[in-house]
Amino acid sequence: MNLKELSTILGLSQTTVSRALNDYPEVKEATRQRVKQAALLHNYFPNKRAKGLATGRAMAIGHVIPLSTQHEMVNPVFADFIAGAGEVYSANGYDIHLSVVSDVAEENAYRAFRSSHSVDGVIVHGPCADDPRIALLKRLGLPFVVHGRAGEDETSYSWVDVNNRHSFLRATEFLLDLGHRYIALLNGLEHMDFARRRREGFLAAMQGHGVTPIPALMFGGEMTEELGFIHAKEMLAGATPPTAFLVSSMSMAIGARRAIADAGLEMGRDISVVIHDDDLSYLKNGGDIPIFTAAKSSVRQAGRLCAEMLLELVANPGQPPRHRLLESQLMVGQSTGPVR
Amino acid sequence: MNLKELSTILGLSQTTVSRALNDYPEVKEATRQRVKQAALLHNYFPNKRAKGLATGRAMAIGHVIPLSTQHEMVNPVFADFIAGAGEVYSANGYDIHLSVVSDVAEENAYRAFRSSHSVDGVIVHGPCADDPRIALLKRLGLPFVVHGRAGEDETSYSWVDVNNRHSFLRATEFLLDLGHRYIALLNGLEHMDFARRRREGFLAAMQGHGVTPIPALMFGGEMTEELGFIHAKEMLAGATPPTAFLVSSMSMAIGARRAIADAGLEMGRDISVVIHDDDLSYLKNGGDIPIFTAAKSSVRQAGRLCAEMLLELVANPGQPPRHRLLESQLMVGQSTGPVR
DNA sequence: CAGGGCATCCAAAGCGCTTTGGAAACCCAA
DNA sequence: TTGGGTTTCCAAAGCGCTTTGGATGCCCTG
Repeated sequence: MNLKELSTILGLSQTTVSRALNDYPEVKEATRQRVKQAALLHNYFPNKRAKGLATGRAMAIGHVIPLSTQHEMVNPVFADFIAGAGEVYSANGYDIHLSVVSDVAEENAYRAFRSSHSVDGVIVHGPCADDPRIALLKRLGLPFVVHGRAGEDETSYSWVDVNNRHSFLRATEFLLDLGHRYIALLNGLEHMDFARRRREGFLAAMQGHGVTPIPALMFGGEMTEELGFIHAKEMLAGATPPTAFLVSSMSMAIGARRAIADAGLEMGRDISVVIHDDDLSYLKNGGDIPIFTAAKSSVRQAGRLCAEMLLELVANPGQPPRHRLLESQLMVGQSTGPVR
Repeated sequence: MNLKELSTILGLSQTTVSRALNDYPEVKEATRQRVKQAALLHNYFPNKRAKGLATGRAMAIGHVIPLSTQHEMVNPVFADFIAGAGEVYSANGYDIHLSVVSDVAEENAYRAFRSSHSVDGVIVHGPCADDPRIALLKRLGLPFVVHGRAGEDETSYSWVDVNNRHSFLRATEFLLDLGHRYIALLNGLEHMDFARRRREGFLAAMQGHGVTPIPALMFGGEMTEELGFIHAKEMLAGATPPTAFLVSSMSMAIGARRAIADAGLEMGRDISVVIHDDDLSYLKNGGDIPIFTAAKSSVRQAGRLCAEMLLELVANPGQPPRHRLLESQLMVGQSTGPVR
């Protein structure tokens, strides 16, 4: 069933049927009703490709998932982010175009998006310190929103980000106030922007309280359960065992918890743990009293905000870049206590 | 830059340029080279929408993510599955079309895929016992592959699935052989096909060994850390505490492990745990000696297989349905031991 | 009753590509 | 030189939609 067929069935021209369906004012209300009912009856859906060709709009947003060739890691945050963004997209009639590409080919993926006209805008995931993708997208003139930031030049593009620096500064101060001095940092890969900022926040708080951080108690790497376990274990067995951990993700903290239990210690009593919690739907941080004391910021909500921002940018091109800085919420749970 | 412009630059007709780029034989090799170089130089990419319109092929595969309105859960398995499938798609020039829809609207999403001609085929995620989507897709005539199965009628459609029944049968027998009789089952939602089969396997093994399963030691629900914790805790405190747990997912098992630790018990010594392990990249089950004894089956690999199967189906329509039953691999880890 | 204004509808062009049905150029044997 | 077969290229139609630039009929005013 296509427009032509539908219009002959109705005894109207394609023009009128098209206009009726797209809510143009120059068609009589009665006709519009008749058309819409017929469309429903014959379950007619406009051919998106044809529509896109004619209007020049793809009604789709591109997401590129880089599959690193080195570490075989898929970002666990991705599913929740997409779920949030997807809500907004589908409410506005957009859908998602996913490109899974090896990180080497990522640049080309954006180029292809651009010139094949298959998306109206893109979301940039997981920006590094000075991410080359941003310059590329600016050059291509493709609307985009970054989930996170990339280095210092923050005003020239649109982004939605958590205030990672402040979040970790505050979390560290919370631990310092409890009397902890040997605080370990289990961070993400520190060439990623978010991890760098978190480290900065951590260091700023330590220095602010006149505490010198110990290099052996700082780790940056993939945020997996296993690495959390390995490095927490190593630190606990080291020369200067920490009395508290500051951990960049839930999975990593679960690994740390395992190491703590293995060492015969009790979390919350013998040793404190504060985490960053992305509020993933399958790894909820407990009920009323959180398991982990956490700086919480919903990644799903971030997805929603990114999507909304991008759709606005697509609708009104030539606007100045927008920014949205989210503050995390410190939730005190069972995993922290005064130093013993 | 479009075909027309490129062809005038080259002094050739659109036809010839198009044929040169698409490797048709009726164009001289020298011309082809010249054309391809020019395309590269002016970085020309064909407009996908126009191409799709003309060829009738979308070069895209649809994935529908149902967002349940009740439980706000996003399937954590999804990211890894997509990563696997994505590898195959991008190697074949396909990309992914994601629709995030509320579960109520899911049926409509497939209809729209079909009649809007935006995808060449779809993958069905998370099938229930007698999933209505399958009948719908058959009726629509849209090529599809199911990740999992849906009830007993297994021959009439294509699928890739783990042998969940056998996997859990074997895992249960492993525990029975260690002397366990009070074995608890922490399962997924049992209206889902995979969970039903796992339960069947569990029960079959128990009955095969003349052990009557205890209803209070069987739970089916969302596979979150929290629910794993809550129900493991409840079971451990109950009238007939289990000596072993059989758990349907890593996250859930992590919750169970927490409950076990809270009860002052040691996993692997006082109490055994066997899990199903999807081999997610951010929740690896330890290194050489796995943390959990596990029936392991890579969901990423399943994604690859689904994608390959679907692309074949798309390329040769009218073929009989294909099936691929994967056997999980039992890996003995640190979480199991003889009953005490 | 003429003529302007409005509401309603339509024919046809155009989006950028593929593909059909030739046409032109060339080569070679008769 | 001619005729048939190849090779190489092209003009134009068509994919299903939107949108421009009217056309038609109707109502109202003078």
